[in-house]
Amino acid sequence: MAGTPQQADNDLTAKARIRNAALALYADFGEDATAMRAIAEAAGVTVGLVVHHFRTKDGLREAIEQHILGLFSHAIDQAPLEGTAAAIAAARDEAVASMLARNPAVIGYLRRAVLDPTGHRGRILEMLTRLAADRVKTLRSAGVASVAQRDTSQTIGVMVRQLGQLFLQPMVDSMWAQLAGPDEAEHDKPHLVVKVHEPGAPGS
Amino acid sequence: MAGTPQQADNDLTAKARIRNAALALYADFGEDATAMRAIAEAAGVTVGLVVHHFRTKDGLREAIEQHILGLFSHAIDQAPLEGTAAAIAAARDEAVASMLARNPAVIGYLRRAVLDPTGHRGRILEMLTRLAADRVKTLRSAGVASVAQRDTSQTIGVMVRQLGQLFLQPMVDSMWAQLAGPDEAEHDKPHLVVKVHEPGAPGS
DNA sequence: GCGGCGACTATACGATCGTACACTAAAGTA
DNA sequence: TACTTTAGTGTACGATCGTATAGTCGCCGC
Repeated sequence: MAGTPQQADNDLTAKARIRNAALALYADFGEDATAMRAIAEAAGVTVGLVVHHFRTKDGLREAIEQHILGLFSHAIDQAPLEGTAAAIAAARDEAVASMLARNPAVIGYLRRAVLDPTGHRGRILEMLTRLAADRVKTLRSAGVASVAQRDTSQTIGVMVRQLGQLFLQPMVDSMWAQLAGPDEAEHDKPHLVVKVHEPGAPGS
Repeated sequence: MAGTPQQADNDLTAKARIRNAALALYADFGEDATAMRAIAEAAGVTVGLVVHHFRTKDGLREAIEQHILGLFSHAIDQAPLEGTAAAIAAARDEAVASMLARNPAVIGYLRRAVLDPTGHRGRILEMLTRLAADRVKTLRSAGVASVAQRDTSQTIGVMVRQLGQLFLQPMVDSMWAQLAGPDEAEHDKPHLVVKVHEPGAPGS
């Protein structure tokens, strides 16, 4: 009765429902274009309850970003710490990718947060960068991470690899939808490659 | 007297000044967060004149996107049609890159427009894709473009190569600013690589 | 059993938004 | 000269926004 796997989050607390509804709306339409009344309606509550739980709209965003940070942190920490350095890194990448696939709204939210360089509001990228840098440092001092490049480059590489392609994918998708004829299928779509390399390195 | 190269656009018509001011503000803060009164103030006019020239806020965005399309079209068409297919493609890439460097607000505007998949409003990406596809087709039928890949992939490749890196760069920049110590300089910053390749091709 | 407290609703306020409109000044045109 | 058009100003209206606040209901500890 409680908990068919595909049901909505009817069994969550109202506070969590509000947070999730806001995250989904922010991902789809952006924070500016989302009214608190729309969030309340999507969560099945009234505006008053939103401000009761989160005080202000800024407080709501803060809660959302803490929630996202927790999702990343939890996903990383549950990946097994076994095998070679490359295997550990791959397991973490996959754990994060799986979490993002289960929470597509997080991708949309982060895309908007990251592409907005006027970031006096929202420090989610800063927090995620700190998280990634911390885990890289820990792995390195435990001797289970490659030290072929600087740790700063390694951190940026992890972030770009995990997020960069997801951010650019909608651009490729809409271009493909516009250009591809009916005879060309989804699996013919070109693949995006996003990565970083050290300055002065060979290659274009 | 009229036209020291670095001066602001004081000699432009009020309509052009409004359009440029709106483009700059949209690039920095987004359309939703930019009030028409702020645009008018930045252009040195009143709100009434903005609506007089552009009717509505939608009309203003339409004028901006037409302007951007003209910038791209003009930049491509002034690149010389000489040398090998690769040389022509390189000349066009450079002409577009130069135009974007002279108009940084265009990059910011396009970043927001393109990474925002809820695109019932704004068809600038669609228009730019059509422009790119048209030029690819023309070059191919003139026999001065590579035919090693499908034209759709080639078109997407051009767009991603010219825009993808510019869109993701702010993410790398802010991470670098957070991670790099005072001893690490700008030229040590890792390089972004964004490209596409055909599905099923070798490589990771 | 009762007082307090958290969850929650309903309503109202002030600010700001996009837009409409009436008006003036200057310039073109017959 | 007289008429029309165009650039530009100033103000006001209705809608919507975030937020504040008073009040209701139910639960829990003593």
